Amino acid sequence: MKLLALIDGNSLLHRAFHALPPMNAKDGTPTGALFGFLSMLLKVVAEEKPDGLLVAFDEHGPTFRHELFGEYKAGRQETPDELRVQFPILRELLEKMRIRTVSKEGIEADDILGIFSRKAAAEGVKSLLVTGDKDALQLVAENVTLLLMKKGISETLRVTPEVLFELYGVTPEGMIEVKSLMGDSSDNIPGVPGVGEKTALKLIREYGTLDEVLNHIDEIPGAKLKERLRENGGQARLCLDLARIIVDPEKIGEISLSDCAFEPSWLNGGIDMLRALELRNIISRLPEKKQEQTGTKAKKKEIEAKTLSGKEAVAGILPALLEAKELSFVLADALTIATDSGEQLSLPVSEQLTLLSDADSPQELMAALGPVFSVEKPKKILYDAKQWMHLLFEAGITLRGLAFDPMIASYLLRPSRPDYSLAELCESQGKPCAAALFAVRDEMEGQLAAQGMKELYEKIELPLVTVLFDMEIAGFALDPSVLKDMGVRFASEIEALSKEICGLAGEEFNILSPKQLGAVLFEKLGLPYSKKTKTGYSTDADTLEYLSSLHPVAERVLEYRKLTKLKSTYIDGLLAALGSDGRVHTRFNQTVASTGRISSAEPNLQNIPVRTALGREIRKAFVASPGNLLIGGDYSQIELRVLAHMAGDERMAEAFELGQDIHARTAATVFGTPLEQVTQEQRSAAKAVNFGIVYGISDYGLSQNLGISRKQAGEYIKAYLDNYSKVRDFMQKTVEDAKQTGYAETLFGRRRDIPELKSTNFNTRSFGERAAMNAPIQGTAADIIKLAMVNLEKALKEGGFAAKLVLQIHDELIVDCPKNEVERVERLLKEVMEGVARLCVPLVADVRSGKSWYDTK
DNA sequence: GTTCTCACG
DNA sequence: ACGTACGTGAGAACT
Repeated sequence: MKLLALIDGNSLLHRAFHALPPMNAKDGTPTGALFGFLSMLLKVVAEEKPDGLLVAFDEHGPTFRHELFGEYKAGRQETPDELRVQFPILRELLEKMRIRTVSKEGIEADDILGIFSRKAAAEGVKSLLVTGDKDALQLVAENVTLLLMKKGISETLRVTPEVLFELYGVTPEGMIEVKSLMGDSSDNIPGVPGVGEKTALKLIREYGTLDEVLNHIDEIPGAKLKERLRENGGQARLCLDLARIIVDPEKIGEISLSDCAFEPSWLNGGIDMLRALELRNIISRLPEKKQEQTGTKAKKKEIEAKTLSGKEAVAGILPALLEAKELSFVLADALTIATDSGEQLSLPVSEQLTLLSDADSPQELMAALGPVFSVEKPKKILYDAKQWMHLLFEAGITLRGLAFDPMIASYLLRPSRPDYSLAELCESQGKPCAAALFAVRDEMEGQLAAQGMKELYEKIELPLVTVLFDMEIAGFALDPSVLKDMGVRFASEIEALSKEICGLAGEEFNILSPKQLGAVLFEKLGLPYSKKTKTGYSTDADTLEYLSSLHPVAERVLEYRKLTKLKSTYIDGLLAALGSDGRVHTRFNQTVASTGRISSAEPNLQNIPVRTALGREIRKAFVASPGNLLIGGDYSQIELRVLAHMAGDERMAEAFELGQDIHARTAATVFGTPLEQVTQEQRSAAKAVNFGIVYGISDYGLSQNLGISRKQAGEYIKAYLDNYSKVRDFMQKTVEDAKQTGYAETLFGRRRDIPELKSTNFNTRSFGERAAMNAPIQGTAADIIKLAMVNLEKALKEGGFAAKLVLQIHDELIVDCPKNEVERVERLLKEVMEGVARLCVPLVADVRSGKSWYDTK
C-alpha cells in the first residue's frame, strides 16, 4: 500500500449537510449530505488515487463521564433528523462499495484517524486525513497529510507540518497545548477563561508547551492574564489529555492496513443504491461508468447541485434580492440576509485573520452584493449603518436606500443605555437576527412616533449617519513636520524639567505616578495635602496650584504634566494616528452621549488643545488640503441662547438681541454695577455662574470652581436667579417634569431618561436633578448643530461645491474648502448654521477661514 | 481592566 | 448607585 486515505465520516457528512441546500429523493429521503459526502469521496479518489481507504465514524452510544468535567459530550448539539437518517444509508452504501468503515463506542472518529495514520506511518505507508475538524491538525506528521475542508466542502487546504508551522508558528504537538489553553466547548474542555485562539497560539509559539508557559507566568505581559493562568493553569494541564487525540491501537482491535485496501472500481457496487437515492450525478462520476448518461437532465442537475461558494451563491440569489421591497442584513459569524416576505439566507464569512476558517471575506461578499446595496429600490435595514458604509466603501460601493438603523433608533429611545447590542434588540422578537429586524423596526418606529421623536429620527439622526460617514472618510489633513518640530522642543524641555524636579525632591522618581509623586510631596517634603483619592493622596492640578505657593516643585510638576500630556496625547498620538494619505480619520460615535452629542475617537479630534497658548500650537498642524483653506464656524453662546429661548427669559433674551457680552451683562446685573464698570474678576465670576446654570447649578460646585465659600456661591446664584427669574422657573419645572415622567426633553423632542431621579440616595438624586437641568440645554444645542450639519452637506451638494465638512466640535464646524469656493462657502456656512432654528434670540455663528485650524480662531 | 489626570465643549 | 458642577476620550500607571 502506498497511500491510505482516512476519512472522518461524521465531520464530512455534517459539513456536507450544512453547506448544501436540502435535497430529497422522490420518496422524501433526504440526500443532500450523502451527495456532498460522495462528491468529496469521488474527488479524493480521483485526485489522490489512494490504494487504501477507511471511513471512520463516531459511535453515538451513551456519553461517558469524565471525573473532572462531567459529561464529556455535554456541549454537543442534537443532530437534526434530516441528517441523522443519512448516516445508516451512507454506511450501507459504503459497505456495498466495499469501503472499510470503523467505529467503536467511546472513541471519536478523530481517534481512529490518529490510530490508523500512526499505524500506516509505522509501516512506511503515507496517509491522507480528510476532515473538516481542526482538531486533526495535531495529527499531521512527516508522512501524514491533512486535507482540511474549508467553505463547507467546496475548498480544501492541504496541511503538512511545514504548512502548519507557516500558518500558526507551532508544531502539530503544539496544537494540543494550544487547545488545552484555549479550551473547546464542543469537547467540554474548559481551558483558561479569557484565553482564546490568539493568546493561546502566542503563548505556545513563545514557550512551546503549556508547562513552560506556566513556568514563566512572571514574564507574560498582562496582570489579568497572569492571574488567569495562575488560577486555571492547573486545570488546563489536566485538559492536556482531553485535548490529545488518543492514538492507542489497543482501542481498535484487530484491523490491519490490508483490511483497508481499496480499488476505485469497487465504487460501482453502490450503483443500484445510488439510483434508488436518485443521485444520478454521483453515478455519472463513478470511475468506470458503464451506466448510460441520463441525457441533458443529468447535466442540468449537476449545475443545480454544484457546491456554491458565498460569492457564487450571491450571484444566484441577486435577482431575487433585487425584487424584494426591503432587505435586512446582519453580519456576524455569517452574513444573514432576510427579505420582507420572510425568506432568510445565511452565507458563511471568514474573519480575515483567522486562518482556517470557511468562506469569503466580508469585502468579497460586499462586492458581490454591490448591485443590491448601491440602489434605492430594495430598502435596507442595517444595524450600525455607518459601519456597513465603511465595509461597502472597502469594496468600492456607495450605500443607497437606507431605510432604518436600529442602533440609532435604539439610542434615541434609551440614550442612557451603555450599549445597544444587536442580539439584545432581536432577542425581544424571538426570531433569528436578520428576520427579526423587520419586527424590531416596526416596533421602534411605533415607539419613536408615540414619543414624538419621529421627525428627530428621520430629519436629523438618520441623515446624519451619512454625513458622519463622509466626514470619517474625508479625514483631516495633518502637517507632521509641525508636530515633529514641537516634539523635539518638548522632549528637551521635559528632560530638563524632570531633572529639576528630581533635584528639588532629592531623588529620582516617576513624576507621572500619582503614588510616587504623592509620596514625594506629602511624605518626603512634608507638604500639606488637601484631598485624598480612593487610593492615596490627590495630586491633581487644583492641589498642585495650591501647593505652588509653598514649594517651587509644585509649579514644575504642573508644567511637566502639561508638556508630557501635550507630547504623548497630541504630538505622538496624532502622529501615530496619521494615515498613509496624510490625514487623520476619526470615528464619530452617534450613540454614546446621553445628551445627544456626538463623540470622536481614535483619535479624539474634539479635544485638541486651545485654552493655553502652548497647546493651541498643536492646531497649526491641522491644515487644509493642498489648494484649500479651512473654514471654521462656531456658534456664539449657543447653550445660553438655547436657555434664554427655552426659559422664555426676556432679560436674558434682551442681552442677546442687543448683541451684548453676555458674561459682562450678567455681571452687571448680578453685582449691580453699570456695564462699563464691570471688572475682569466680576466678569469671570459671572461667566462661571453662567456655566454653572447650564450644568445644573449647585452652590458647592460653583464654590469649588471659583474658589469661594459655599455661602458666597449661594448668594451669587440667588442674585442670578432673582434677575433671570424665568430661568429659575424653567429649571424648577424641568426637574419637576423629569421626576414625573422619568425623562428630560429637548426643543426637538429628544429625550434623556434619568433613572437617578428616583434614587433614595441624596447624592445620586442630586446628580439626577443636575442632569435634568443640563439635558435640555446641552441636548438642544446638539440637535441644532446636527441639523446644521445635515443641511450644510445638502447645500454643499446642491451648490456643486467641492468643499467638505471634516470636523464637528459640539458648537463648531470645520470645512475643508477649495480656495475659489471660500467666499461662497463662508456665506453658506453662516447662513446654514444661523438659519437652522428660529429661536426668540438670534443664533449667531462666527465664521473665519485660514490655512490651518489655528488660523480659524 | 480600573484609576488618575487632563484635553475639549 | 457617585461626598457634587454637565458631556466626552486618551495616556500612563497600577492592579
